[in-house]
Amino acid sequence: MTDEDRMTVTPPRRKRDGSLRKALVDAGVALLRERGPDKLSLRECAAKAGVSHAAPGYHFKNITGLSTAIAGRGFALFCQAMEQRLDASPPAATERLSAICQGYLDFATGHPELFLFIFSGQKFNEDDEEFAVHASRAYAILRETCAPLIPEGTDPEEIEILVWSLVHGYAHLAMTRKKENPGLGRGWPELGTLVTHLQKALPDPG
Amino acid sequence: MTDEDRMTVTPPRRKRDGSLRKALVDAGVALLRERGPDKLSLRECAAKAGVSHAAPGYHFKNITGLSTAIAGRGFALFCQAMEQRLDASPPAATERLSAICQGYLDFATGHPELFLFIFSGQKFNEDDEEFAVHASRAYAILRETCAPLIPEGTDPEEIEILVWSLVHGYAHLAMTRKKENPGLGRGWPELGTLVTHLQKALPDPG
DNA sequence: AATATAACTTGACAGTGTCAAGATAGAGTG
DNA sequence: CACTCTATCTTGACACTGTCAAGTTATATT
Repeated sequence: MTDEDRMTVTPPRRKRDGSLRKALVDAGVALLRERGPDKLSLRECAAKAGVSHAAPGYHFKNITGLSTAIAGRGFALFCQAMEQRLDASPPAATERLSAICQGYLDFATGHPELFLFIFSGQKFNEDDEEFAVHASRAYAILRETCAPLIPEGTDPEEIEILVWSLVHGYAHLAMTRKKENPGLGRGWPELGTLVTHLQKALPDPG
Repeated sequence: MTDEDRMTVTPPRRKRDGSLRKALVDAGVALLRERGPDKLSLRECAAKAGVSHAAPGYHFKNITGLSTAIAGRGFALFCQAMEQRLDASPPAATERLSAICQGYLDFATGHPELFLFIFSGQKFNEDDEEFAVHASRAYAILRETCAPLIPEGTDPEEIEILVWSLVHGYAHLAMTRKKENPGLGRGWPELGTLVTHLQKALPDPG
């Protein structure tokens, strides 16, 4: 075997430092971005990460395992987008409400495939720790931001779901139906306008 | 039950009457219902309809073609659900608004996979006539129902998207995230409660 | 230096969408 | 009635997919 053969037969090897798992999630996120939210493939992720087609099977039981890890990453970025807006927000409760709504939309427009992926309705391993931590943290951010705005005697969940439904619906429709309705995109309102309407129904009790 | 599989096959042997196209859409809807919104398969639809694996290729250029036809059926059922509630509604504008919201939710809960399928963000042939007719009719129903509630000097689209976002977000979150948050499902509010909040921001101008 | 184990690779299998080419039924034509 | 013609389907192939079993190798431990 010549040196040249050795080069082609034995390409530079990945270090066995446990970094493949992260590399596969990176590859998955990139793949979703390039090909769309329904085009995830174990074998393409493996190729992107420079390993054999069955390598992902060692780190993830099946494609649901990889999907869950990718979705976990998605929820982490999701939280990050909301927190970034919160950090830049004035302290008033209504301002902070606007901030997380804008952060929600930032994530949806900044990572459209990831957004559609995590809200696709496909099954994830909801008890996966990484996933559960970030997914519940997203809801906790919503909950804490809404807390000062809950009217006396009202179930907090009522307001939380009201807010969440409005911003989620806006973002999700913008991603799935907005550009398809030709006569629609023109007058499509800003999210801030809708949040203002919402705040009319939510007088700041503080 | 082998007869259940045969329900989509009208007579034991298919006549060349052009009924296969419809039978394939029926099979696709049933398949989504059985296996989930991301489990559509041309070959399984063919098998369910009792034809060879490549038969769908004659009626639909590719799987996007079949998906579009199925989504068209979905939007038709969607309109039907809203119209059914409208027909049973008192004539007051706010009542009619509640009615289409309930119809929206009826469709989502009655056909969860179809609902997730048409709002999955996957590409359809938006210029397909069947599809376009029903999809735009759905928006027309929303628009007409909102019309009497548009405040003086407000862009109608602002209210339309406000309403649509709220009800869509509520239905979509209920389908994708509600049952996953264990501490959440307990206090999950009724849609009517949220619509009531919305109406506080939308005084009937009539 | 020997071994044990974690982290992969290789190979196989059944499933998928899509295309090309062949078959056939049933309508239309003489 | 026989003949042809065409829409409709079937058969077969190909490259791709996820998953599993079995083999290989690199590194840590002894």
